[in-house]
Amino acid sequence: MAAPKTPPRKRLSADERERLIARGAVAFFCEVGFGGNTRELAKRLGITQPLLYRYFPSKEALIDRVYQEVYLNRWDPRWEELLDDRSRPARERIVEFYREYAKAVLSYEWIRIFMFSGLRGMNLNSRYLTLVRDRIYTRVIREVRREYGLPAPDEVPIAEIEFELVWALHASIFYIGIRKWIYGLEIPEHVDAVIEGLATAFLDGVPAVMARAIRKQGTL
Amino acid sequence: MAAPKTPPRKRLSADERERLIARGAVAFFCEVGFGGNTRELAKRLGITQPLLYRYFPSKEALIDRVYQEVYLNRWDPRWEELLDDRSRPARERIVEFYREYAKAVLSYEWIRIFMFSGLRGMNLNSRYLTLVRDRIYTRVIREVRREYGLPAPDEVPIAEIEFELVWALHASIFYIGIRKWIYGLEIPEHVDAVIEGLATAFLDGVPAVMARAIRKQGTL
DNA sequence: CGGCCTATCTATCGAGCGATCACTTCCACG
DNA sequence: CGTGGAAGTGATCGCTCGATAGATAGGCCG
Repeated sequence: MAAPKTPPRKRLSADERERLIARGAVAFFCEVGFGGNTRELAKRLGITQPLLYRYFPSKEALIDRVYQEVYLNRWDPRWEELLDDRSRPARERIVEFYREYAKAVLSYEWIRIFMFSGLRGMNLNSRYLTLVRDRIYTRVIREVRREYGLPAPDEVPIAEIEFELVWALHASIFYIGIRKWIYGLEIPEHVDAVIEGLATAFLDGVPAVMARAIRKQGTL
Repeated sequence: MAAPKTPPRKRLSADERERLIARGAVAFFCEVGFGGNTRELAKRLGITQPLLYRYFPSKEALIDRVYQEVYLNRWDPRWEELLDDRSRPARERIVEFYREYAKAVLSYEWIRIFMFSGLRGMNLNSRYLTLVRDRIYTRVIREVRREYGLPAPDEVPIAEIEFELVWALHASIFYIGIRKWIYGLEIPEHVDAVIEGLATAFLDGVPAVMARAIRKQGTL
């Protein structure tokens, strides 16, 4: 049959081409890791390898751009508002937050880039997770305490174990993504239902442990 | 001062040298990933790079050996016995099991090799985790059900959400290792206490969700 | 002490990869 | 219509890395 037709050389505007390369680089490095080579990336983009260097001065710069693409705009400021909205029951807010959070975080790109950047020794991960801890965990703990009639964090500071309990819920959700996108395992079809179950079990199981920690801290 | 004295060339028996290389390779590839190069590995071992090839036919063979070293003997058959021992309260057994499991699993080598092998697309991870699921999760679920007066798995099969709840506990523990050895975050000093808190919250929070799932399954 | 086996080393090959440069092709604009 | 500048390419450099081959030297045995 006919030879596989070579797509005619296409001229794009600089902006357009740069965006295409950036998007392609995200997909490519997510899949193969940052050890992936630029020739292969160029092939997938249907361009030649030197063209990459017209838009990015080095492979490292391209990788930085990948981080930007993936990390930026991942954070949704409404999460904090959602958790703060005391017109709704705490349980409902927390379950909904984790459903939303899972939606943002359980993606091939995010999970893999996050792991790759961690293994590479980037501090992006710790910076991001510090944000999560300060903005989310503290709120979850505050609202759970309030819901169960425990003292507010400004009366009794948050104990280490309380953070650990919230870390655990976070981990449970993130690990669903690891199972799927890193280990290649099957995961349940209805992730939302699972998240609801996890959050429910969390809210049922955590208060007793929290109360104990607070009592201990109070008597110190 | 004196030049750093080059240690005299040392002749070891083949067995001894092979073990040294294998051990060094584990430490090296754990740290830098499997993209690490053989010259650097040789330097750390205090030998020349070609010597590696006298003991391993290729880098790939060396990597296979690393997997063997790390995966073999990681599984402790007493875990199953421990979970089965009904002379002790279920709660106690489960807490102790997870303490033991954490001890085996929360190591720099294990955590990192596990992630690296997952990202490389090995199926070692899924094979290992299938083992965990079949040998551990089923037992934990069985004992929790028994403790809370729920039907045994041979009466009502284990629901997906029940596995998910145990996955969550597993994830909570494993993620402590990820935080420490991959993200480089600080973790609590007394991991045992945290594990106990997690297991307690699990045992307090899970039964209600499990009971609901079983009821639903029964009425289907 | 001398000879031999083999553990170890020095030197090097060849492929792959990041990066560069000069050349070609397209298209907007006068 | 044709030209200048920017988009895109082919060729290639220099380095790194896995792997090989031949030279060297440590130490056990007679």
